[in-house]
Amino acid sequence: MPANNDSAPAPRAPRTPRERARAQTTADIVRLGREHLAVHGAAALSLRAVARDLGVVSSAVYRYVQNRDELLTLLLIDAYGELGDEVEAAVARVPEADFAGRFRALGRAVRGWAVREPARYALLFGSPVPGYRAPAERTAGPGTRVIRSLTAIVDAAWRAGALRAEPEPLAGPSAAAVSAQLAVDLAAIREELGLALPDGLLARGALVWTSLFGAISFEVFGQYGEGTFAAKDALFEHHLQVLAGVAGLE
Amino acid sequence: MPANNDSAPAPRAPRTPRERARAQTTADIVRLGREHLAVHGAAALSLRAVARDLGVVSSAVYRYVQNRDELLTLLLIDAYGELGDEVEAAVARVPEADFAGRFRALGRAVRGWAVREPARYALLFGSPVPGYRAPAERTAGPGTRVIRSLTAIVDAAWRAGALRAEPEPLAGPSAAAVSAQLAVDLAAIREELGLALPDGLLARGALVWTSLFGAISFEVFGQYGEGTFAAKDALFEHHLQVLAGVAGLE
DNA sequence: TGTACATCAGTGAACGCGCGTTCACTGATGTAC
DNA sequence: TGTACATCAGTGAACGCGCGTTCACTGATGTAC
Repeated sequence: MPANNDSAPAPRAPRTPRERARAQTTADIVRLGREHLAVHGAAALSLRAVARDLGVVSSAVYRYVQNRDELLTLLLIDAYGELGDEVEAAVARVPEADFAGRFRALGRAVRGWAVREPARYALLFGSPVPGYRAPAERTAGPGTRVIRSLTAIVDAAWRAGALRAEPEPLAGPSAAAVSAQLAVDLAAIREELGLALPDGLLARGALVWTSLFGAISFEVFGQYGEGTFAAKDALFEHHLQVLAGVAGLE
Repeated sequence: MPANNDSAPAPRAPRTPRERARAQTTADIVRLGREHLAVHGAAALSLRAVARDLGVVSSAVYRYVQNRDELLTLLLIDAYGELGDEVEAAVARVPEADFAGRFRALGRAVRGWAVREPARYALLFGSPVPGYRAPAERTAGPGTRVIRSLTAIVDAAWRAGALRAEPEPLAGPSAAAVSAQLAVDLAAIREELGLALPDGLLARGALVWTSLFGAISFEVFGQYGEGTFAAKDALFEHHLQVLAGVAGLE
């Protein structure tokens, strides 16, 4: 499990009353932005509205936030942080050697958060906000916690010899082969995350990752038809079960 | 393959010059809306901007479109229609009995369209537009063409006996079971789409469906890290291959 | 074929609204000596 | 402990912008007789 994102400078504990007030107000701005997000969506997020809710004149917010884009960045980091915390906590609650259990806990944690916080989920995993580009140097750390957590589980299972042998589960005439180009990307990822997983399983891990979010997005964004699936929990549990198999976990 | 959506009343071929002009202008409005969408996103779609591009005073658009929401609906239907056309055409180009080939053709067609039309893809499969609700009676038809196409392929494979026996490919101690509640939903779907697929395979079909869109959304919305995957085509082909296996196709 | 009337497309002004951002300012809080 | 100065939070006015929607209107196109 990766330690907390280390690229963002940790804000020192505030000393003076003025510093404490400033930290409080900044936190309030983020909180109000969050609420505004939930009601009106990211594209309509407005500094003026936040100022109004804060009970302050609109220009005052600029003491705390450079501009609208920076507020979006703060909200992004805030959301990634909360999601990461919940996911890591849920995973840690399952015994280390129960790899499939850990995977399912991860999936349920993501889904739980997404359903509770649809607007923030949409900010992270929905359509990009037009005209806004997240600064990679600030969001890359918090934004990769879930995938790090996921690959850590599968990698641990692999190292423990608890993973189905690579091409086995879906072998056949067209068993998915990893092309040479793809292998280059996978090698870089393996390097960066310090993994031992072979190509095929790593590629499958990527698929499981996107599939998990695909299933959650369909639910949160209402892409299943109107009343098509009433048993959303059961459907998701089924998906988790199958996805665990795709990842090679029992 | 479903015939063209039959819920929307087919507009008769325009007779008089006035009628032809009206059809032309309406088409222009949709086209301009599409372009506006691509640049500024759905939330910022504006009738005034469309009117400007059309070279007409803003109130004139109201002759053609009730309000902003109706323009969104037209764009939604337009996009679903084009996607549906391309997917169905791509599938039809592969021999009927090559089920896995048809599935891959479907996946490639969706991805191809999504990459070419990211804004319209986002309108259909991204975060919901705040404050807008699509009228089900107009969008349900065109909006289900891809999933109908997908299930038709898998169902045909099943009927032809070309599908791996149900729980086989990923059998094991925790082979994904379909709960009783989920079975109710699946029965309704089977009924509505006229399928023969058993529960397990139908549930897997739903997972494959959401997974396909999950992979595409990650790519189109830039959710993979900055330069994480350079070999996007190869990655997608790999995913398709694995997903075909998950669906039970060879 | 010609005339009288009805329909329709598009105009231009207006309503009331919200937005991001800048700027010179007041007054309170903190710091150095 | 007291004073002089620097820092900071918040004000209020302003700039220039865009939006959706309504309304009374003009003039062109179509239709009935």
